[in-house]
This record gives sequence, C-alpha cells and structure tokens, in this order.
Amino acid sequence: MTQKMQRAPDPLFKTRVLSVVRRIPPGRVATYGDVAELAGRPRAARAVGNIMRGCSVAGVPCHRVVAAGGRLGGYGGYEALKRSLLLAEGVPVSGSRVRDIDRVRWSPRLPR
DNA sequence: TGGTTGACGGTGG
DNA sequence: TCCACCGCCAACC
Repeated sequence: MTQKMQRAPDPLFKTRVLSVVRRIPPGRVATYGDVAELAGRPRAARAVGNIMRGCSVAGVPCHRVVAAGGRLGGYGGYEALKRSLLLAEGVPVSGSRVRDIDRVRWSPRLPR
C-alpha cells in the first residue's frame, strides 16, 4: 500500500501552544516536548520552538519553556536573560542548564 | 505547490 | 559530559 498516514491538520496548534505556555506558573518550567504534548502533538517539539520564535506576545512566559534535559535552549541568543528570569522566579539554574529539572517541571495537574 | 528553516528530542561515539 | 547525526513538524518563502 502506498498510502501515507497523514496526521490531521490542527490549525489551532499554535493557539494551543500559547495557551499551554500561558498556564505555566512562576517558579515552574516545561520542556518544548512537554508543551508539544500538552498541545496535542507529542513529537512537535521543534514546531513549538518555531512558534516561540515569534513569542513577543505579553502574557506568554516563553522563558519558562526549556529544552529537554534542562538545557535552556535558544531564546534568540538571550540565554543570559532567560537564566536571570528563571532564577528570579526561584528556578535553580546552573550555567546554561536548569538543575533538578524534574523538581520544577510543571504538570497541568499541579495547583498554581 | 514545494522546498527550506529551526528557541527540539533521542541515540550513538 | 559534549558533539554530531537523524527524525519529526509547523511556519515561511
């Protein structure tokens, strides 16, 4: 068979991603993969990053979104700024990585 | 319509 | 622990 299973297009993906990120409370972080999953696309971490590039929207704490393993990720090159913002919220950051990512990783079930 | 881009994730060396 | 390679996806040109 030659048919290629194509995934159902989700024009709301971007909106959902922003909604998810907006729900991340201070002092907590989520990985791009987590956000992708919560947005309904477990493997679209890369796409999430693409969307975050244009995160100039107020109310979207894009600095709380980090790469897997606690790595800070890009943030448009403003890695130092991202680190400062996280530290200010009580997120332990060492160098370019979040320490004990599992402890500060946010889950939608946790209370704000 | 089709190819390229990139703020990623996971595995292997 | 760090780097390189490959796979996945939506946005862009």
